[in-house]
Amino acid sequence: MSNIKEQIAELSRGTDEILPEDGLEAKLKEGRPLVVKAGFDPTAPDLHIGHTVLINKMRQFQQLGHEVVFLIGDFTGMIGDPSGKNATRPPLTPDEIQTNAETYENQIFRILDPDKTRVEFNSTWMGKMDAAGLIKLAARHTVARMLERDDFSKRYKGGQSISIHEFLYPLVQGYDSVALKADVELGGTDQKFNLLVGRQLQQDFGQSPQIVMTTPLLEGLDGVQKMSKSLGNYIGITDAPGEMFGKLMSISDDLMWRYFEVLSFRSLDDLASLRKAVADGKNPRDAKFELGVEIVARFHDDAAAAGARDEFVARFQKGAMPEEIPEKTLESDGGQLGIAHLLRAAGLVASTSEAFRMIKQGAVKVDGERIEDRALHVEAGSTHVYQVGKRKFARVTLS
RNA sequence: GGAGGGGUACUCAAGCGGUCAACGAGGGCAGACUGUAAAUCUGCUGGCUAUGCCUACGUAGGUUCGAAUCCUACCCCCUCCA
Repeated sequence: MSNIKEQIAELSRGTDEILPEDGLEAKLKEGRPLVVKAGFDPTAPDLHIGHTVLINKMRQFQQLGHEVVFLIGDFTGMIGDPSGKNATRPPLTPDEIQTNAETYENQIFRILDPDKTRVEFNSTWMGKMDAAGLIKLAARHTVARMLERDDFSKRYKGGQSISIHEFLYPLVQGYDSVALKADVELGGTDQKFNLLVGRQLQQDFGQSPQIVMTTPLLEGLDGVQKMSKSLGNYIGITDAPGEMFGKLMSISDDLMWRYFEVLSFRSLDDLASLRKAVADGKNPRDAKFELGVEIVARFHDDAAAAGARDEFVARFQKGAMPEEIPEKTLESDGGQLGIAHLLRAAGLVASTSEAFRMIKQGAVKVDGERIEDRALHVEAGSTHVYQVGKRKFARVTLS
């Protein structure tokens, strides 16, 4: 095993904050397997690679021989994390929670070693706590300290409502650390307050307070806004190989290095030399290929990764058509069909108006030939490959 | 309870009787250039049975030859006072 300083360098990589800063070193020096906890909301088991930054961090601890706890917050899920919006969520049924937990496992075990991962539910201990216990727990924290939290204080000053139960969320999450005797808790930067409450509660319960490590929210494909499904700038970890590879190739060079830092399993030294090679004239595109292959291989396999890369090269560097073009058969209208209707029926454009616009802009090709005639009619019985823009294709047979 | 301000397309935000399918910005899409990158330049960004027609400016009515623009009622949001 590498020495402590090297371990800290790798563990710090891509993190936002480690609190207290020297605490991690002290824990590592104890030389025992540390309990490393990270909590997940049971309502949203659809992960994108932004979420995996945290899971990768768990993996690092795991590889260093520590005990990783994947905590599913089924009890806290009833409250709904106030670090965000408004709504009260409907409580999940045990069945739903079970299903979501399994979905999580399917996804995280592409990164974590299932044999070395402890999966826990916080209802295990919270479900047993009675009202008196909850009041005792609540007595350990003050309103003033709760209001230190940025979003609470903003809402309070802004005259917006804060329900009492929202104060319980950080307390319950913190109590999880007590129940697990956590040495380290990982979370997104938005979780910082909650994680720090855990430290304080552990102290109150006579435990050594956990080290808090926060990971930044990963920038999405646009490189600006955080990756999220609703913004559409994400790579889902269940995305198809070709799609995943293509999305990775579309990011900017700056973002590529960022992704290398937090998504790649390659060592810091290795990345430093790659960076140097690019500075010395290596095509950044080739570096990006390496990133793409590594990530696709992680969520699929080596063959899929190589296939995605080859397909990409064939399609975009050599201008070939993709191998897999969706096939469609459409009904003609009296022996023929107008091009705009055909494109819409094939799902390549949203409306005939859009089709006309695309034709005007030179974005439409039939069998690789750009078309300019918006009144073009296609005869029944023919089969052609239609393309709109660079990425949308369909092979359409007109009946 | 009282006083005032506001609700416009994906978002922000102009317009305040006709030339408004609605300025501008952002976002998005397309074209050029490329490494399906970034940056940059250009164009587009309601629908349709398509050189015309139909729907749209909180909701419902009204005035007018004509309304996003004026009037009435209603709904929702915000600010100040109690």
